[in-house]
Amino acid sequence: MQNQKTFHHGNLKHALLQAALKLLDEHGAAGVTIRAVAKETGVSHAAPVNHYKDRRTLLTALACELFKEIVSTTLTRLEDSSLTDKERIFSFAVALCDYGLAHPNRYQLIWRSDLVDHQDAGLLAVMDELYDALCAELSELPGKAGCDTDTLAVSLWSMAHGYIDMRLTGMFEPHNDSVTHEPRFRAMLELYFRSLQ
Amino acid sequence: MQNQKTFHHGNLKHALLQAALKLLDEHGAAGVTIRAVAKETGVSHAAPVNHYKDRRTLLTALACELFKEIVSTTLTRLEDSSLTDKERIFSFAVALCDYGLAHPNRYQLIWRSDLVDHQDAGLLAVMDELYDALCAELSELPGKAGCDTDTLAVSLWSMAHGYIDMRLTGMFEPHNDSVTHEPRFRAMLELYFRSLQ
DNA sequence: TAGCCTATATTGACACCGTCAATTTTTAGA
DNA sequence: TCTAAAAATTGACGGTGTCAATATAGGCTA
Repeated sequence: MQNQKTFHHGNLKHALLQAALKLLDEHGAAGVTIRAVAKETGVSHAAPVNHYKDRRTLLTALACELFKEIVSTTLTRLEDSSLTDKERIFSFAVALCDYGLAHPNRYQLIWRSDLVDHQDAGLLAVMDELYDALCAELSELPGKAGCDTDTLAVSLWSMAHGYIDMRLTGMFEPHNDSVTHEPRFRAMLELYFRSLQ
Repeated sequence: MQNQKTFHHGNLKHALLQAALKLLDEHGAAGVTIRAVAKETGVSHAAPVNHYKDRRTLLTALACELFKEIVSTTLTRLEDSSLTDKERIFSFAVALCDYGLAHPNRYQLIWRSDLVDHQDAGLLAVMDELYDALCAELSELPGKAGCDTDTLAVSLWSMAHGYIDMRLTGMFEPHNDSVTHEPRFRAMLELYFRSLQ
């Protein structure tokens, strides 16, 4: 059991992630520079290299933590046993949408393949966890429109991700903060579910 | 009528865009720097400022040209009068998917809101042109599942964009080059169309 | 307790980057 | 031909990631 304040700084590795998250929220992915993270943490500009060998590694670790948040809140919603089959399926898309609109910078970082290593084992494991959970829900549905489960899962996730991503660019509709009530997204989900009957 | 080789360089503005496109294809958006574009064009590092006031303006102009390509190829496909209603709708999604998988760097640049100004009038006009064409096709369908046209259009576009975007990260499936035949994407489109009946 | 070894942190350097100011060169038009 | 504007160059500034060299602190063994 190692103390909180061993070594020079303590556990700098975790402190760096915290600082990176703060900078991400405040200034977007472009603001999460090695040097800014180091300054925010109160350490010299080359200190982070001991814990994350380069910026890509740091941002990958951060993206992994962020996706864990998404998985966690999604699975928590599914613990409600009073949900209908339809609502259980919708939970995946709605949780993703809520998170994306509430934390645009976090959501966008996750999908920045130039900044994040999407072959990272840790990140793949977390993503698979959510994907597998979605497939498990879908496979229990009575009618599946003659589609395999993967097609249904990828369809739903694609629609949700595409909507969030394009909405964050401000392309389709002006970005407002009424995240809780999203009539268009609901209509899209209803349309999706309709095809399964 | 102004000559091709007026002024110092000729029409540097167009040459810069060409160089930017080459660098984009070869090295991704991160490789399209003002200085690299200038060097590729054979001018000094500060020459581009006379035609594009900063990097964002240059990349926005480039993104606009790229989206024009997408609109052009999509509308060309629609000129085939032998297409069924379903195939006409699919053309929008398939053209987008083909383009995205054939030119990952180009497609990804278009949606990089940190690099491209999505409020740019020129870019908005081109995007609206494609969106309006899609809505025109959708509004002629007999059954619309009780949805307004916008919901149908945003659903289809979201699904297509989300699929392309996530596929380019290599998240769902290994990225291969068999762009022409995409069975999963076809199945997703069939699922979408099924919900309209 | 003394000393060594490794993990950790600092400093400084390098080549890039975007952008600006000052300057020079070219061109258009009176 | 002359002048003013447009275009291009040069040089500088603060910022970036990353590396090498150096300094320091901690755990561990003797």
